Amino acid sequence: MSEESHPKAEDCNCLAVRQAARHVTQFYDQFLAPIGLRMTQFSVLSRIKKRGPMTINALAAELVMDRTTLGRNVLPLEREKLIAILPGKTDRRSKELHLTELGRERYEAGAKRWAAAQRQFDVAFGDRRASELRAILRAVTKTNLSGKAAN
Amino acid sequence: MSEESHPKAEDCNCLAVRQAARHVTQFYDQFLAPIGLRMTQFSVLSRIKKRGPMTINALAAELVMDRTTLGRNVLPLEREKLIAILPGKTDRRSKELHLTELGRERYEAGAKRWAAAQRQFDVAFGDRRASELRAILRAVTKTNLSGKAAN
DNA sequence: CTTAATTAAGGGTATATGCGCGTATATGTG
DNA sequence: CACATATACGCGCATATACCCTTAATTAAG
Repeated sequence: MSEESHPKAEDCNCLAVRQAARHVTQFYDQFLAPIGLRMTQFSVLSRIKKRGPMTINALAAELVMDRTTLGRNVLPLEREKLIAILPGKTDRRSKELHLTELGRERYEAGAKRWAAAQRQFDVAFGDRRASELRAILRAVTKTNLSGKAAN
Repeated sequence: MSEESHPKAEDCNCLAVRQAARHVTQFYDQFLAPIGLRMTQFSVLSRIKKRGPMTINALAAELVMDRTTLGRNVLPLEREKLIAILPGKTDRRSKELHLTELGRERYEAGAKRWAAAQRQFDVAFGDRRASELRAILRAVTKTNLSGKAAN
């Protein structure tokens, strides 16, 4: 018997989640493409819509995204006037991301498309399994992998 | 009662899998960083190592990656002499990706790091749940979401 | 109040991602 | 064989991702 079973490449957690992410993102992006939004962009608009104006740092944390990544992802949205980036009221270092009226409209249009994609996914994958999927993915995202204590 | 429950943004399958992918990728990439490999690159080397020389198209399909994406991802690996890109023997349009000796060595080094990351993930998330996670993610990746018949 | 430590964000660099369009080669058909 | 079709791949474009280092502003220490 082997004293220790070598971990196998085909069991890579990271590869599995990345492949799934690519597969699912392409699907959702097809639905959003006609209105000129990507999934990432829709996520940003959706979050701001729901939670109100937020700073880069705060939004990045909620989206589980690097701060600098969000800073760049936000630029196309600002260019298209979907969001406004205003200086923070109390802290002049920070920037508040505001949803513009145009952004709200675009979000609403996107929400319809998103809902269609979501329905189709749930049908294809099964409602129950889709629900399981989201639960286990949320658990993954919440897991402190580094082992260090989270302050 | 509402005649139909609106799908909720926080239940987005796509966002969930993307966030998890970012979270997990950062973790694995930290392990691979010291030897100068990213997860994507390690996946490419690993696949070629396991399956032997492959064309861009074939490898892209296996990695659930767009053909053009892989075409670009392969360039840094070629630049560092980890893989060799040779013209296809029978079909001159295709290119065969070969693992070089240097690439094999780098892969072996990466495999050690990857195994450490994988172990730590499995411990933090739980072996059983990690196994479930991979199973459901594989199911997602395999699911034909478009509804069209797959030729 | 002055200085040190902390925090918010930008810029540089590099890779990752995929669509649309174009080119070269291969294959099927008459 | 000539021609239409299919396939393998590259390039341009735009966004996505995250590292490092830096700057500006806030907050804590003295």
